[in-house]
Formats: sequence, C-alpha cells, structure tokens
Amino acid sequence: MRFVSVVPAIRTIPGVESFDYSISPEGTLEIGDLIRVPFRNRQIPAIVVGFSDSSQYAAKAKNLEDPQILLRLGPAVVDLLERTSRRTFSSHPSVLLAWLREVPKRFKLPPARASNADQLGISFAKKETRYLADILHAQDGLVPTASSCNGRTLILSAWKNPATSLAAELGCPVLHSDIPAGAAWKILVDFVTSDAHQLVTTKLGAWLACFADTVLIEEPENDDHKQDELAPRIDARWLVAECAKIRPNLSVIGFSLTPGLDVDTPSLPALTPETIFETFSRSGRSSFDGLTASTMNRVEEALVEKRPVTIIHPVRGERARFSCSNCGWTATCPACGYQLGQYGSSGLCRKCGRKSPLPLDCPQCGGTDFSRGRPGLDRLVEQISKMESGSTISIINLTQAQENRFPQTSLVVINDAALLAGAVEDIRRRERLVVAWRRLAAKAQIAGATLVVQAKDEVLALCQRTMSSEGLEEERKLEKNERRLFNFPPASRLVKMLVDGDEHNAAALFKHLTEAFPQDWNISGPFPVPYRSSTRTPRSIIQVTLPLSVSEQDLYAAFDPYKLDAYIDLDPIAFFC
DNA sequence: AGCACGCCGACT
DNA sequence: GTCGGCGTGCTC
Repeated sequence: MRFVSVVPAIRTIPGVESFDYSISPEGTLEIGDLIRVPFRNRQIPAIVVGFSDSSQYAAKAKNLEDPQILLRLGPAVVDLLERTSRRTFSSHPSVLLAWLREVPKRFKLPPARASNADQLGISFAKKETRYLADILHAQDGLVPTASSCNGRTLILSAWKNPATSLAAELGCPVLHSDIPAGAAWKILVDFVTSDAHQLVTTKLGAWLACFADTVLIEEPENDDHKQDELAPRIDARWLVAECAKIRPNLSVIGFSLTPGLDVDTPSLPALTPETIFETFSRSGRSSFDGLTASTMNRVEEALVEKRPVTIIHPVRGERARFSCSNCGWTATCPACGYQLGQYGSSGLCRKCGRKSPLPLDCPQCGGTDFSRGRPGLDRLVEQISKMESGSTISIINLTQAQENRFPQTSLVVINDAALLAGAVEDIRRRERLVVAWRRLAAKAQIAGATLVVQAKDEVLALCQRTMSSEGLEEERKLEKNERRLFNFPPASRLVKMLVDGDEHNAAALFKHLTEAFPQDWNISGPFPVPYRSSTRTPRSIIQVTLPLSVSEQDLYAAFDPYKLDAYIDLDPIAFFC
C-alpha cells in the first residue's frame, strides 16, 4: 500500500497539518504537485508534501484514483510553506489557503510545470537595497531595472493602486486581492510557467518569489508589506528573504526612500521639493476650516497661475469628533465605546464602523454647539465649493494621497502633517511620520510640485530636518537611541501574543510564561484591547521582550507550545496595540 | 413529517 | 477552524 501526504487549502487549527490518501504505486505524483483531493463531500485543492508505505490513518485514507494535477509547483514551495507555518505559528493548510485563496472549479489549462532558472547554475544573485529619491524612475530605479532584468521578475508593491499603475507602465499583469479568482489563477499560472515574464503583486503574491529569478521590492521600509490581520500574519518582505535562503540564485533588490532603523546604510537620499512650512496659529486662520490665511493666499495664487491644486485633508467626514464646545462631552459608540466621528448628520464609529444617531443638544449641559471636534474633509469640500474656481481644487484623503501621483507643477497642501502617520499612539509614531512625510515630499519633488506643509512648529521642524541626509541621519540616531533606552526593536526583539477570551485566560497564560521563559526575557501584560465591538470576545495582549542574541530556532521552540492559546507575532509592526 | 437550531466530534 | 450528523423541540 502506498500513501501520499497532502496539505489541503483549508483553514485548520495548528496541529492539523496534513492528510493521507492511498495511491497506486505506479502513480506519477511528485512533491509540490497541486492536486484536488476528496475532503468530506467536496473536492479541494491540496499540495503533495510526502510519500510513505504506511500511514497511521490507513483505515480512513480515501483512495486517489488518477489524481488530476492542477500545477506542478515543485519542492521549493513546500519548503517555504513549512518555514512560513513555523514562523507564523499557523497550520500548513491555513498558510496554503492564504496563498492560493480560491482555485477556480473549472479552468481549461493543461497541467503545467512551474519552473525557475535555478538549474542553470547562475550564481551572481544580487541582494541589495538602493536608496533613491525617485525610487521608480531614477537611473537605477525600479522601472529601468525591471525592464533590464532577464528571466522572470516579481515586483512587490505595498498597495493596490500603485501596483496597478506600475503594472500598466511596465505592460505586465498585476495581482492583488481585488482580482477575481479565475483571472488571478490564470495570472499565477502564466507567471510560473513562462520563461520571461514580469508580474506586479501586492503582499498576497509574495510566495511567487519561489518562481522568480529576480524580486524587486518597492519601499521595503513600508509596513504595508505585512498582512497584519489575525492569521496567518505574513510579512511579504520576510517571505522573499526566506525564499532567497532556499534559492541562493534569487536576486532581491529593494528600492527605498527612507531606510528602516534596523539597516545601516551609507547613503540617505536628500529630498528637495519646493516647500513652504506653515505653522498653525490663532491669528493666521482663514475662513476655511483648518487652512491658514497664508496657505489660502498660496492656493489663490496657484489658481490664478492655472496650476492644479490638491489639498490633502486627513480627517474624514464632517468632523473628527462630535464634541460639545461648552462642556467637552463627546459622543461615543454605544457598541464599543470608541469616539464617534460625524459623517453627514449621523455618527460613525471610527473603530467598529457602526452608525448611530447624534443628539441635537448636549446630553450633559444642553449646549448646541458641537464645533469642538476637528473639521473633516466633507466640511472643507463644502466650504471650498462655495469659493470662486473652487471646483478646480481637488481635496483628497490620506489614502488617496498615498496612492496617487500628484499633477505636474501643482500646488499640494497638507493640512496637519502630524496626521500623516495615522492616529495611533505608539513608540513607532515618529518613525512612521518620517517615512510618510518623506514619501509625500518625494512625490512632490517628482511632480515638480510646490508643497505647503501645515503643522505645529515641532512637527514642521521634524519634516524640515528629515529632508536632508544629515538631518535624517541625526533623526535615526535619536530614534535608535530611544529604542535602546526603552528596550524596543530594533534594540531588542519584541514578540506580541494576542489572547482571546476573558482576562483570567490571559492572566493564566501570563503567569505560565513568567515561569517557563528565561529570566532575562521581559514579559509584560496582559493588556486588554480597549475597544472591541460588542459581538466579539474580549482580547488581551502579552508582550515578550527578549535579547537579539536568541536564535530563530530557540525562538520557535519557546513559543510553539502556545500557538493554540494565542496568536503569536514574531515581528509585530505595531508595538503597543 | 418537516424544519431550524445547537452541540460535539471528526476531517485523511 | 469548519463541517455535518444527530438530538431536541417546535410547527404544519
């Protein structure tokens, strides 16, 4: 009797890792073949991971007669699957499901063999990151590099829209979460079976690095390369690096604007767009909410010169909060307790997204003036539309600012640069702000645009400073020093554990960890996650800080026993929440 | 009998 | 983490 072990593309808890089926001895299956297997009363895609003459499930094993091979993915994928499962503490099947998502029920493609150039014995693989102000179009930027690459090239972009425009520019397909299953499958098969091909993908296609000769990573410093939902939390950058360990012939080139704190680099690109720094002050207000008088002068000048004007307004809706200007009462979400933003005439929870009505007058003092909260984008749009030639001004939110290019020679206004980093308080806040700010400044520079930056003095100083190489270097030193002081990455290693259930649950695990882990590992928590929508169970966070000297192997061994009790994140992108 | 619902073990 | 089998209890 001969058996094949497969990893099916389904969600399972850690521990349910593979399933055995009986096969005929003269079958042609190979490790890494993607097939369909009968599972319960369905046929589901699964990858072949091993063969054996015996199985502890022999009694249950169903027989695979003439299994249809969908795609020969090969052993590198199985290796990467194994490593990813180990690192993310999620099961092999769950990781495979995250990679394949949905295999269309019917597709008319002959069984094809995925390949890469490994067998050619090429060994001049590059591993480098280039620091450039114009990461796409500089002489050694991403686009010229992609065009000059031989073989198969995978291009990783952190966001859908930039990925799409990059693909259009390169004339190649794009893969992201909004591509329908059938089309996505075809793109995937095309990429892994053709000899010379380019593909732009967001994080969900990062595992295709198994089949690339070169991987190009846009903005490797950007945390949006990581899938930060619950499970599996996969970092596309880690996946590519791991793939390069499995396949030494893989070239990996990053194109970066602002190096991460964990890398040492001699060259920090300076940014030189035309920039006007506008400090907020009481006297300088204009009649437009959130814009200073001097900013509005610039806007009017630009309109006269017929230059396009873009205002980036990072507060969505009508107001950031619905708050009484008399007594300070603030509307909160009845479901989760988080602050409500004002969207039109109703309240919208910024945490759980629930809509709820807003009172006409303050339930605490009876006041009717709710103009205390910061004015939002919708409000500004309305005010601007009343202005003469206001219709030619485009007002965009942070996501749009992040994903779109600016028009040539335009005037770009950012209302409160401090909000570029998002609203979450975290020790990484300043780092994120610098990354986001430099990204914005680079885009203005590339477009030949003038940038008007509004913020309070302290933020303006940070922005101004980090445009130059020396200023950025100084900021990096400061930041690294602070991390050392407070014992945060990259000075030490931080592991985040998310525990579901009531606080006793988390407290019990915490107590257990303090006894099980070495003395010099610092365990803190459990911190309850403050705002959860009412339908969800409570959740707590435990943080473990440990020395950088601990090996990967020891790390895996230490945390593996707890993978059923908590979601474990070995490289969290948010340190506090 | 027909159907909705909830529990609990099995999935190969 | 799901699925589905089975028991329960309600309705036609």
